[in-house]
Amino acid sequence: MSLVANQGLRRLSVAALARRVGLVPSGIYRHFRSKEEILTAVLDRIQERLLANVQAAREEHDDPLDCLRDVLMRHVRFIREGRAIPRLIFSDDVHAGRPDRRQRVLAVLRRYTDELDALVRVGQRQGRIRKELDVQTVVMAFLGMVVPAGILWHLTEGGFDVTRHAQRAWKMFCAAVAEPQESITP
Amino acid sequence: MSLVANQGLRRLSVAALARRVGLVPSGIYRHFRSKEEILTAVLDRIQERLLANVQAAREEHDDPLDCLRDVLMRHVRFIREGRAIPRLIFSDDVHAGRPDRRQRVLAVLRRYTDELDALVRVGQRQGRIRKELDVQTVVMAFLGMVVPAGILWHLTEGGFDVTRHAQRAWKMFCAAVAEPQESITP
DNA sequence: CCCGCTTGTGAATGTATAATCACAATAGAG
DNA sequence: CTCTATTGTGATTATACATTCACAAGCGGG
Repeated sequence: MSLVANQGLRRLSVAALARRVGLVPSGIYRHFRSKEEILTAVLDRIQERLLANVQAAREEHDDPLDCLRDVLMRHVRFIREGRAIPRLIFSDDVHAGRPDRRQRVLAVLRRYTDELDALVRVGQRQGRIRKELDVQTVVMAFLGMVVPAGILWHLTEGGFDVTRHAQRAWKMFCAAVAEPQESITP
Repeated sequence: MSLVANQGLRRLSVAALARRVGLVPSGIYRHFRSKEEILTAVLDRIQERLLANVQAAREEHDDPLDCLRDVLMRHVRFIREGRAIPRLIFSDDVHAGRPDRRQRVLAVLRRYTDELDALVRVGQRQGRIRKELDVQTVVMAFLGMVVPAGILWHLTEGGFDVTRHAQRAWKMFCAAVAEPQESITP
């Protein structure tokens, strides 16, 4: 039952969540033991989604760069549906006291970057991505295309065109990391 | 008196702030009318600091690229002292309801990017930065070097080496945006 | 030396919200 | 059709926090 209307990703507060699923606040506790549990469930869903993005992109593209680009675009789409991943990632609940929460967030992030990491490595092995680049840095640069854009998108309440930005940023990204190809098909 | 110990940037809550400045919670209200006012004051200080960074970098470097690099490094230093800009930027208080708060955050961000924007333009005019690149995208890429890194730094409680990352990211950034120089000094 | 202003204190109030509980509705198995 | 387990409800409690207020301490100027 963790799938109750994650549509849009709830803002904090049990009452708000309850309203969104057409329930009275106390009803929530029939499905989750505590707010903590809700939070972890949401984090799980975020992780699922991110990994599913990578998976899907992998299935559709052989070329690692194409694949990365697809992941980027999927991530952008994800940002645009779910209102508030950042809200969740930073907000009170997450960092309020206990480190286990932060730990969990970090774990999700790491899980995602590990996938990206793998993609980049493949790209390097296939000569599509410059071998002299530090993999971690490339992955961070990838996040750099999406995170600030997401924040801006959400600060402007959708006014910032994340999609267009992603397209432009991708070109710059390629300029920085793609290995110049000498021959079209050797 | 807005300067009372912004050292490290307070976590949310009047009580916490009071404790940090050696006061009893109610004492805070001798200096600020409300929590709102505290928030705005902090935002003001963040903005000041960011602009001061740009200013200082500008005074020390003629070359726009060197200047940008300096801004990057200063921003990194800023991240490392102040514990929680992100915490502030996203957290509850900011987005809780009223849009004026979000508006204010956005304004601070814009003010900063405007400065960066200007730097990039100068760089383009002087032939140091590729003219065909969209200025906005370059600025966002700049933020991309610092924002996710800051987040990671703060998720790992300082475990992530932001400085080293910034140095590596800068190289990639240059590879993407710097105009290849034909002659050392024409 | 005393008066008034600024700065600090402790107790008290109000509100938002997480969490609990006793009870009602409902549904599916027997 | 009835019984029991699941799911929903309203009232209630507990807690954390912002904010207020009446009062005390210190300090400068007349």
